[in-house]
Amino acid sequence: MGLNQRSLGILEAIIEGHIASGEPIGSRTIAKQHQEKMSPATVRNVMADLEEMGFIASPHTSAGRIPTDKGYRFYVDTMLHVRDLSLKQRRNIESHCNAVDLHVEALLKRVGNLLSDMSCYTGVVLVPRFSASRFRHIEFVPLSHNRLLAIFVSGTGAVQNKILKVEEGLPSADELQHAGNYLNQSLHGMTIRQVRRVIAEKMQEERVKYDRLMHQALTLSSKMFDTDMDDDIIIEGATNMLDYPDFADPEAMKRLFKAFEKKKLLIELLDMSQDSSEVQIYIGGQTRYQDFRGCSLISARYTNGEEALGSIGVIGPSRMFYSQVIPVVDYTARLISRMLKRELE
Amino acid sequence: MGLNQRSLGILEAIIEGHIASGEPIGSRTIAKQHQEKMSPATVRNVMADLEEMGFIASPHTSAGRIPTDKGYRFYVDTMLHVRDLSLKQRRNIESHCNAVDLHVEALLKRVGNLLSDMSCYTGVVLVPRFSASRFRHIEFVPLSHNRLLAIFVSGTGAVQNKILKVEEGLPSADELQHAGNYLNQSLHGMTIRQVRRVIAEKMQEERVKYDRLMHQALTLSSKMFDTDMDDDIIIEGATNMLDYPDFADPEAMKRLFKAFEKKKLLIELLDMSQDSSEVQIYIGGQTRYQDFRGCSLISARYTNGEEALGSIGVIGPSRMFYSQVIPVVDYTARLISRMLKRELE
DNA sequence: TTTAGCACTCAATAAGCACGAGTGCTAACA
DNA sequence: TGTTAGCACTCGTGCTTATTGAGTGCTAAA
Repeated sequence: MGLNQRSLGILEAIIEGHIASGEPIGSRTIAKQHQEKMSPATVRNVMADLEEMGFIASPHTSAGRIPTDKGYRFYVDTMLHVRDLSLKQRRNIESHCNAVDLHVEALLKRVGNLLSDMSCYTGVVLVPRFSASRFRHIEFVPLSHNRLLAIFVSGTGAVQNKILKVEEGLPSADELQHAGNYLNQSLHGMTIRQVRRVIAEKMQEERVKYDRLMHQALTLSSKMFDTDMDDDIIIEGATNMLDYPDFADPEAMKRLFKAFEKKKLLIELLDMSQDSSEVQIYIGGQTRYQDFRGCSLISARYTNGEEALGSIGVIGPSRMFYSQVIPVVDYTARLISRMLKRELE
Repeated sequence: MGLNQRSLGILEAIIEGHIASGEPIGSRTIAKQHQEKMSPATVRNVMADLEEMGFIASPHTSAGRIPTDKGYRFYVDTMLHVRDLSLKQRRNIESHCNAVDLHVEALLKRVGNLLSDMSCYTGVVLVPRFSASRFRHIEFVPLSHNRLLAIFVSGTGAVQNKILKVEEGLPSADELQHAGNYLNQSLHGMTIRQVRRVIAEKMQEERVKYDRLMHQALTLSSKMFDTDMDDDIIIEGATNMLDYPDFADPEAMKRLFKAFEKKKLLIELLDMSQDSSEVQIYIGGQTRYQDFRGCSLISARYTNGEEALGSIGVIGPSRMFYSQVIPVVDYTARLISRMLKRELE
């Protein structure tokens, strides 16, 4: 029992019908669409096969069929034809991203908004990982008698800061200046991972132990970089989800929003999607992502031209307009990758 | 028809009963509570009066009474006895706030979390306004051929950064260093409002026009400070609201979450509550806050010892445990005020 | 292999009914 | 004059019972 042309057509009709209406699709509806080439009974036979193969299911005996996760998966993998973006859509994306006086974080937040607005679903963005970012600049600002503020600027222009406690008396402004200069020169361009290693190595060197300035600089910077900042994501337009009947059930809604609030699962998913240069689609609550059952994520990574920095995506109900959302995510990811490349020389 | 002791008692019983159960309260329930001192009929008479005065209402003829916004207002203003915090609760608050190696933003985020966890409602925090913050430190980091990153550290240790475009060729690293030093010395301790004025004045001075360094420094800093950063709030534990039957209705829920997402109204409310040194309570969707109907906000400002910096609060359903939440908000606001005072010398 | 026909299922809707919680009103009572 | 008992009335809730109709599976004929 293979999938011939006709059963494919019927499967497609069921899925697209259900995406458009949100209702189960019956055999009559499909037969009508097919211009009297088939009777409802024929369609029913095919449907029975499709159900047996696990692509569709019926919520109850006397209802039509709805796609299963497997059905969506198959649809997305093999029969989806992605539309091109209209000129207007491309312009829209570009104009939103092209505010050049934004730092990366602000840009990404705007991208989240853009994705949410254009898709009418929820936009998500994984910001660049701290540990993968590159050292550009560090600066120490005294705060009080035993605390100072370390400000770190990454290669992407993202600013991270952390308060450091110093036990042995605060260095003078001048010493801090020098410590900063020293670090800025010797660590420039390294990833944080490398920075950590270099610092550890240098601290072992004999001469450092007797050079007060270097010792101070290294101690401070090791404090700055010793822990990873939490990975963070931006979630925009979560309330868009409330407009879809799929989440009319308060329980489903609650589950979804709690999952948004937890962030962890979403970070994992977005993190995974950095591995491929293609748009990735995660459907339903497969395996450990039960909290997202009923939802799909369309995501794509963004880069600085070479390495993956993070990823962006859209979360919507599983019956989402894949063909329209995919190109938006794709185009946006490529656009900001290009922008970041240019921006970071 | 005044409010004698008895009608006060009944009003209180209705409100507290409804807060505890979420259900309308009938005359029988109240009569029983009062140990046979009153018959249901008597209670009904009093209730009729209270209804006429607008303190309570009945959802429909054959249901009990529920408090109106006016009823809650009256309850909160005149008959609420706030409980003291237990030692354990105080310890809990302190231990959450006393992570000394946090900068103010991280502290405030944690406070939002704390408020949400302790109250089981939603915690909100208005972060210190940019324009009211004090100048502590500025720093310029070159990004590309025509853009540099300005990093500003406020008196509270909050870090703001902004990308500046420079048309006439990027200053050298040395020049940027000097410009920073000059600004750090001459602007230290001023509020941003003052800074703006001083910059404008200095730019007029004759000698500045010919001193390239000063001119550069002033131009850059004026770009940095020309626009206000958006006021921002932190909202934590919004999904806690989903656990209350008050928001079981999807429409009510949707309204509330959209209001959270908009932020604007909430910022306004929290901003207002900075004016008083007391805990403020806003009930229901009075006047223009229709989106928050059914909710109340308990808020208190925090200071650095002298000036108000922002405010913190808890949003819950109008039938919220005021007597338990008020002291939490109050104590937390005072605690972080003390901490910030100490921290900022 | 396709299709027409038919019996069957089941969600959704509406209608009817009993129940009970709660009310307002009146009249009796202290 | 304030309080209470009694009673009729209202209305939401929950239950049962039809009714409807969309959709199915199966069978037999084309």
